[in-house]
Amino acid sequence: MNYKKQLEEYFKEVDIRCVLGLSIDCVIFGFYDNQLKVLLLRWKQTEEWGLPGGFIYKNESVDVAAQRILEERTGIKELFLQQFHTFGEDVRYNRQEISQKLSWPDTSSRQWPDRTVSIGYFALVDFSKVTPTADFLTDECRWWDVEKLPSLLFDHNHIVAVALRTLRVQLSWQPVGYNLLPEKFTMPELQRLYETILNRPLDPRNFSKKMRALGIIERLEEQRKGGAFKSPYLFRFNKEKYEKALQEGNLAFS
Amino acid sequence: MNYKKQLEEYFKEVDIRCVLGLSIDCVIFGFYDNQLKVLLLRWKQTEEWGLPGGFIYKNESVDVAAQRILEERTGIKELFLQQFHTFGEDVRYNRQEISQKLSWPDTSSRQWPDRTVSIGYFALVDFSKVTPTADFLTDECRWWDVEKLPSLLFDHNHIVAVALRTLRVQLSWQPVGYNLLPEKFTMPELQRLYETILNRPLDPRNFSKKMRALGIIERLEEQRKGGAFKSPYLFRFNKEKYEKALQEGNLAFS
DNA sequence: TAGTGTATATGTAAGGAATACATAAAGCTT
DNA sequence: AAGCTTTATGTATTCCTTACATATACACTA
Repeated sequence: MNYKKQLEEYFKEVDIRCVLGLSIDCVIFGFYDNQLKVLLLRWKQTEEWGLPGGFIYKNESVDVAAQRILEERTGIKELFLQQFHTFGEDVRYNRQEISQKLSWPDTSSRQWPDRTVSIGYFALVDFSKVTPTADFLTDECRWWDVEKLPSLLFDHNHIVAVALRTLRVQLSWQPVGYNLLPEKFTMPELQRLYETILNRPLDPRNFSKKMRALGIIERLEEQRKGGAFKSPYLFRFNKEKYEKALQEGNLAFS
Repeated sequence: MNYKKQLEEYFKEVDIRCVLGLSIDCVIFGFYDNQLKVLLLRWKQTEEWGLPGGFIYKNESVDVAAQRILEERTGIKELFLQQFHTFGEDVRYNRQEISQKLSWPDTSSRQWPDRTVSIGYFALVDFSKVTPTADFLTDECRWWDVEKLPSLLFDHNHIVAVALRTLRVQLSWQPVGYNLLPEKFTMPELQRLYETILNRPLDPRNFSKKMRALGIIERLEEQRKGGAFKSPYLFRFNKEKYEKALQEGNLAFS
């Protein structure tokens, strides 16, 4: 089986070039159709889905490795990427089960230790800018509704849950949500995003007031046409003002 | 040199029993004399100070390892302990310099990789309950004022800085500060603690109002006598109410 | 072109929280 | 008894949060 050979090669390479016993897992959030999405990969010749992840080169910073892995496995570059938790439970998942599901080659000869500690990163990306592309380990790469994830490989369901919790907390602290929208967006779009992440409805009048009061978005003259209704104004996120407000610490949203 | 032998033994043991390339560093905060303190260890036969740290057994959860290390190296048990960041820069510190400073034996024969990734935990402890005790690697264990730390080994100054930043943010989210005080405390003591952590003065009338409004402390009839002034009332933290308020999410402090 | 359906844009009043600010009281010392 | 020190406490103002309803613009259809 060709793929199995490839896997063997890959593991051999990893054992030589990478830090042993450590991995990185990335939870990539996107927003589309009023749904918060997560990018998942389907492993070759299986129906098994998991998070994009990978390993750290011996002389590579972990942050840089996270960026690289993301790019290698999904083609996504330059985004909001943040470490959120390190998963170090002694038994994170059933190793045998995983080995079986993914038809991994016999790993008894590997130097890899019994237990892998994984550093979790989450990314926020503009859905429209991503072309999900599978890599050499996987057959398929696509967005999944975060509320309707399948049962994932490893402890990836747990990792997604922790990432989501972190995202919710962060959203109240600083408007990280902007990273999930295209450059220009309407107020209702922004509101849907917040509603989706926080998982509760918000009042449009109050929401608009609060968002504009933060002083980090600007309304453009432009409007978005196309719907059978009043055209909404477009807004743009102002990064300079954001940085300034961030330093002054007045960006809380409740 | 006896100590050097001991070190060699220790490293050998670590290589066998522990996860390679990973370590844990603990930033232990205490509060005394209106100062935020950090517990540091002085390495044997040196004037070099560093954070208590250690390694993870191969089949041990990282959280459990952090607790164990804390207890082994400082005698502290049962406390507020939380993972806050994983430090994975490719060059965290000058290894040669450290080796020299600590007179470490030649490590070229070790299996240990070139780079160590460290998982940072911070702990909040009741100052009065801790008896700093040095362990077999160190000559001295004592509290240092967080504002007046010496230059520490490894990247420990950086780790403390990140821990402190995390503590400040957390304090606005949930009243973690209580872990730093003895069971019974006065309102002014609590205020000093907050002032110290947040590094700014607070108004006593507003502070008292806000704290009592959170509904998670109760005033006792008891008062603390002893000063040449009006006796302050004692308060007690109510853990049940705290848990309840935590779930309902109304514990923000700004 | 008039009518219909749909999502958008917007203001005001009320309640609650945060801030600013100053003085009287209690305990110990001398 | 006077003096020093630290604690305890209330009110007015401002700001933020919440609750709540209607007119408007656009597209589509008849």
